[in-house]
Amino acid sequence: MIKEEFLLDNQLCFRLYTASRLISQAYHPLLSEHGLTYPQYLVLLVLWEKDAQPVNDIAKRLFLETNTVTPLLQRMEKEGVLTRKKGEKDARQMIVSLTAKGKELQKKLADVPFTVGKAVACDSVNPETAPDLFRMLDGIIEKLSNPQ
Amino acid sequence: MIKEEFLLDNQLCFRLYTASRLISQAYHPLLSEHGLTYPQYLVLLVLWEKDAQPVNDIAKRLFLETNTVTPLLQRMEKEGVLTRKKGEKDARQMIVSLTAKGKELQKKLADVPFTVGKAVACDSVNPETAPDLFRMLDGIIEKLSNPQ
DNA sequence: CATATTTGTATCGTGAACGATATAAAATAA
DNA sequence: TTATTTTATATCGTTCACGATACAAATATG
Repeated sequence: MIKEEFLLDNQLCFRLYTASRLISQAYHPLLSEHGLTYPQYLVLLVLWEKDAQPVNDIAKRLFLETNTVTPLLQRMEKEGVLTRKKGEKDARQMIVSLTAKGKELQKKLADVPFTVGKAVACDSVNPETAPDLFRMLDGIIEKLSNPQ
Repeated sequence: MIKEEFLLDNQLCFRLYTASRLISQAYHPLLSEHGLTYPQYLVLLVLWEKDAQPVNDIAKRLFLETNTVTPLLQRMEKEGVLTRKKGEKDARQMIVSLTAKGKELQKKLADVPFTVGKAVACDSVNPETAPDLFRMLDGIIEKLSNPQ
């Protein structure tokens, strides 16, 4: 008999992995309409909060490595959503800034959070239980992203 | 001022996406030691529960498309973990079966669930709260994977 | 001041994800 | 039976993730 802890239905990670993929899929039609992917949308969220950041800060905010973020930013630069310029104080840094097009996207995507929120809401996940879910996911992220 | 629903810290999806990636990273050293990736490990979980399944059943169980699973299975076949044979009843199907090596991996990976479980456990995620987390993630997965 | 180390970013290679499309076998219809 | 449709899988192209590595600019050390 298979051990209980090997049952797919007992795997936390599989649930996270699947839920994450399915929500990304829910974003897909809303974002691709504007030429964006989900990770690119995350970059926009970061830059809308604070424009003109070095690659490293964006990567850290998203818990990603720069070797993931750099090609992503290069594609977004080619699309005219942002610009990359060498830092003046520190020439090693690449400062990433929104273009007018990148700023306008915020208005065009205004209803995305609401639309996805509706698609996800269910009996077990609603405004009342969401804070618990957030707290648990934050606990996992903090535990795994910090050196123990 | 940026709208509240655009704040990265208010995004459920970003949390799921990050938590999923970080847990996969926690699996990485344990699995790569045996030449496996995390999605390949998921395939093994499926086959350990029930050997000799068609590609489609494996894909459905993992909520993936066959165009994702097929190359993954081909790599695993090349590694000698499983075999793929045309179905006898239905020649369209490819029946995927574990090799001796694939079956042995179950013993070699026996401590993986425990090790990862320890790495993830924290104040907000523990044996007491885990069922709630499971229920909420299952709710999201069911809502998004079913036609509404 | 010269050298060594660290830091910030980029390049390369591999393995997913996934939309679009192709192909062959099976099932159904005409 | 022939034609049409459906089903199961595979191929192709693009975009992530991410380990390994490279390289230049900045900083620290001698």
